[in-house]
Amino acid sequence: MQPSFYEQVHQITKLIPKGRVTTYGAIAKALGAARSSRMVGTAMMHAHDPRLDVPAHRVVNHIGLLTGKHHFDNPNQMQVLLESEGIIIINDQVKDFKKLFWNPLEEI
DNA sequence: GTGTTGACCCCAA
DNA sequence: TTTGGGGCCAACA
Repeated sequence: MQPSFYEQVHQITKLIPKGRVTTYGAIAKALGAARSSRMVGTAMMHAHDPRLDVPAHRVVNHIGLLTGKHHFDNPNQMQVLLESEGIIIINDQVKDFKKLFWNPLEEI
């Protein structure tokens, strides 16, 4: 069976370690589609299904901003989930983003 | 088969 | 330094 682009994105996202974050662009690059970063975000919206077990809250845009928080049931949920994993959020932005950044290319 | 949309990214003024 | 505009490609109607 040929996994759709969305499925591949979900696979990568599930590999994100707890307490770490990554970017849409990095995931796109890991899939070999560096210019399809927008699709990665759209795939996250499909990941809303809990059965997929996709930690969409660990994925932020390229500056560590929680751009997708409005797509959660409660916008605060994304921040709360991240903070529960030890990640500090300031102004909808990940603190020490560069340190917490997880590069899929190095793990795969 | 065509057109629109989007949880983005990059570059120029 | 901050702001604005264009490009990109896959999925959906």
